[in-house]
Amino acid sequence: MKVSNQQAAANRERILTEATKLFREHGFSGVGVDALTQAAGLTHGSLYSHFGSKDSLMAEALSHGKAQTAKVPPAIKSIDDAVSVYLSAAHRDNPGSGCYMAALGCDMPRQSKDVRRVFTEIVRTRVKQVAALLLKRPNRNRDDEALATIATMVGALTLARAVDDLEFSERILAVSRARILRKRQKKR
Amino acid sequence: MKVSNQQAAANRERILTEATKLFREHGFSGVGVDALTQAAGLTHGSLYSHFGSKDSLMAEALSHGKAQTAKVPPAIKSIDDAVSVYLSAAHRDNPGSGCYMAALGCDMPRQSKDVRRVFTEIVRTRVKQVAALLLKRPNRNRDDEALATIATMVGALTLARAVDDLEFSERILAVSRARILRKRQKKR
DNA sequence: TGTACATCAGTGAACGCGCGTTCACTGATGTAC
DNA sequence: TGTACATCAGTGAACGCGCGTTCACTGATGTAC
Repeated sequence: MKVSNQQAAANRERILTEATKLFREHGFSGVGVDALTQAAGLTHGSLYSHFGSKDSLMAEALSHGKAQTAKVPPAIKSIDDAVSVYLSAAHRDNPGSGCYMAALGCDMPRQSKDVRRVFTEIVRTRVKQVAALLLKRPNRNRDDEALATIATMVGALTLARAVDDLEFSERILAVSRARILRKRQKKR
Repeated sequence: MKVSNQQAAANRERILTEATKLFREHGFSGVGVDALTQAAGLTHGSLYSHFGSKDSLMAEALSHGKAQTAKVPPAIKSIDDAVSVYLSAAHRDNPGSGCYMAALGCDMPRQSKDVRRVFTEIVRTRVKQVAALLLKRPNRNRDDEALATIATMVGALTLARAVDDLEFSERILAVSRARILRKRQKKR
């Protein structure tokens, strides 16, 4: 049966929100269309009314996630804050609400053109956000500095999630936090 | 029909070798048992004679890969060599013969106990290998230094492979190389 | 060394299952008059 | 404002397909005598 335009828009929004969470938790191939629509309280067929295919949903979900995180939270006032939040046990243990690069980066080489395009936009957005926090650096070096910092954070979080030893995982986070923060202190 | 013990051992070896390549290229879920055995010139049934299940093969393949790369190639004499080889276009474009951490790291949280255990061993092995190259540092800091360096390399390679823009990809590799090498030069 | 027989790596048909997708249909919504 | 009708979001059965796995069978190999 038909639902109101408002209801339909809300349903679409709900699918996207649940999809961003489920994809980050289980990977693109780890979530089927049934799970995606059931999480939004619908049946699988409705996915095709809204998105046409699972691949289109993947691209739109990434785009949705990018838009939602376009603004750095006001609580993050410095690069130190960003690193502490990113390389934390809480972030490691909650991929569903965390970084797209760490959660889905390894799968990108095998994704469609559209999905990779949006993912690349996410990386660029993150670089700009981190660069904006590097206030003490000369302007022309900020982006490079931000990019290398992001590489360290993404690699550290990926490995911290991958290993099966909690102590080792904590050490990966700690030494990476230290590397980024110590490096900056030397420059002051 | 039965084959000679020697032939069977060679077949098993071939499955393992092809598996390490295919898994790194397409991910664990991207390669089926048919593809795995066909790459070794056999049919899918033989996988179960040798390994019992696809999951066991995944763990054994990682273990096989770890053993093959237990020794650092003699051409790599310094951390500079290691970084240049790791963060190169050649490595980025040939995941099948490259780093397991960058190729499969994101999928690890969803793998079996056995697979994650072997993966963690691979990470530890790599840390020791990189630490051994950090000759100028005090002994007790080498492992931490190596671990943070590995995080940067894994993150940079993952992102360099993920983005759909070659120029951006090259820049990710370049700034990460620079970060690791410049950092070391300051310490001399 | 030769013979008889047990072993077992490898084959290929078949299994249930979940995947992404299609499609005829439903019926409340939105709209034209 | 009230009526008639077109729209279309959502449903659920069904599709082909590839997945990992099972299993009866084959027949050269390895071994016991």
